[in-house]
Amino acid sequence: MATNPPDTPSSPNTPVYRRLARRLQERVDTGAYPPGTRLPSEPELSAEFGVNRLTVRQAVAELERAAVVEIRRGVGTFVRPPAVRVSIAVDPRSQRFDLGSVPTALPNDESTDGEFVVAAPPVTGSAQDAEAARQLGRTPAELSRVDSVIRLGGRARAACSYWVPFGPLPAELVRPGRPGNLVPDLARAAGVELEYDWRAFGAVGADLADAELLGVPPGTALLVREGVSCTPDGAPALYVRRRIDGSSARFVLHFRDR
Amino acid sequence: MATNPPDTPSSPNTPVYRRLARRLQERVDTGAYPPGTRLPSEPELSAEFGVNRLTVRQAVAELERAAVVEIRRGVGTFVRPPAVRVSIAVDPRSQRFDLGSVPTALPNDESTDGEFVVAAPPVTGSAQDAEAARQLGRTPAELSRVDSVIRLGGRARAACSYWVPFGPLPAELVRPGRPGNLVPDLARAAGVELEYDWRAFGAVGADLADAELLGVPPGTALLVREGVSCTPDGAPALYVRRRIDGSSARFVLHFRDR
DNA sequence: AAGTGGTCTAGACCACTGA
DNA sequence: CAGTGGTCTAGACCACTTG
Repeated sequence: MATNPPDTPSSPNTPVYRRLARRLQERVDTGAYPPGTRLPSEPELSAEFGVNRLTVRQAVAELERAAVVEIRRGVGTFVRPPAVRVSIAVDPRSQRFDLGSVPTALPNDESTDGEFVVAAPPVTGSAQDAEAARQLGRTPAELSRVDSVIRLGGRARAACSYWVPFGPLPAELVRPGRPGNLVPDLARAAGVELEYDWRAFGAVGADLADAELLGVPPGTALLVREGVSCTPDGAPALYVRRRIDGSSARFVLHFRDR
Repeated sequence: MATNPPDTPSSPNTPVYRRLARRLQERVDTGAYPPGTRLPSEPELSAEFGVNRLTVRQAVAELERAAVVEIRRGVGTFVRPPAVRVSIAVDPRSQRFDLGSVPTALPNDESTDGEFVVAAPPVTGSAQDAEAARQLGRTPAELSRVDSVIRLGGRARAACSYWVPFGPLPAELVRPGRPGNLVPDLARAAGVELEYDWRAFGAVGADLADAELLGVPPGTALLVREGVSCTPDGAPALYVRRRIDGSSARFVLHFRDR
């Protein structure tokens, strides 16, 4: 009876809030709190477990970040039903991302759907600007940048940043609020055709700016899709970095013929 | 001097901790706190900004979740240097993930590197088990499961779960701590050849179990790679779901010949 | 031993939601 | 309006790291 039995792989001094988080998750896992259920309120949990309300909040916050529960202010905390995520197919042979499934998979009744310019921030020496410059083989001073947001089903789903090795960009193209598809728009502005060079997938927590754009708490897991497009002769012409709400999208690659 | 200037796109009643987070991030962005710098201690920040230490902690916690700073207990809070991430190439034509770059990109001096069995949990009706059953076209009762962890450079980088439509699995294969490569091991146990059917990329916050396995705080952004492998005749034979520490890996797809 | 971040409490007030 | 979660304070003690 020393350190820890196999069923609780924790150090002996696991904080109270984490033990509590585990106990609550157990209730979710075992179905004691089925999906959609409202958890007891914070004062109720506080009383039930004999801990301060702040400790309860710490536990619940972890479960929220782990997407186990959803907190609705003024209403309550609810067990999340299984996530509905948009699948975006990627055909390795055609080298194209098929977004055909997106509009049908989400309620499309909003007239606010589409991609919209957010801003055309100056290209400084920030880490992201430096990365873009590195990927395009230029210096930050040679680049222009435009940011956008993609809305689907009435919600902001993705925050996008584009860097191109020329400038300045036409004022109308980067007018905040302008609807459009930035990749073809930028290709047209540059007078070139674009094809994929590479694309990469990663994951990051939402920074403060992205969190605000996407309407999620800072730190929310975002799927990052970044990459370079080039002209047919192979000159890098665009670096793009999309941050997509992880709970609402996934990218699928099919390897077999169908 | 009313609500908010365009440079601070916030509602008028932005909480103190978020304003503070923004001010601190500003100092990081402008280079006032360069990468590697130690931030002032919590009591110091508390005094400088005239807020309670808990409020400071809330601000710093957001910056940590957004991967802006790294907190080292007993030492201090440091500005994160640009992330070093392992790139894993994916060749759409060969249909294979090229992990050749991994061992060279990370310090490989640890003898603890590799994939290790963690457990062979029973397949219940949990959401993940149900998803696996759906993908394999079976019922949960027909499946076996084994979990593993992949260690690289002396750290756990990925948590993996495998579901196969047969069982029980050989005791030696699922012995906790056993080193090995689970995909070929499982193929051998099944007596079949495996090829990719599809793979998908997503992002989620680490749940409590994954957080413990990977040694990261719950809610940390994880890159999820999941998919089905099948036998040459197209029968689904394996569902795999890998959760990879988002800060340490990215998957790259190259679309041009090189 | 001194300084750092980590946890916990008690209590207060506020903002939001729904009936 | 009552109930929910959101923020903030003051103060205490603990665990960890470094010299």
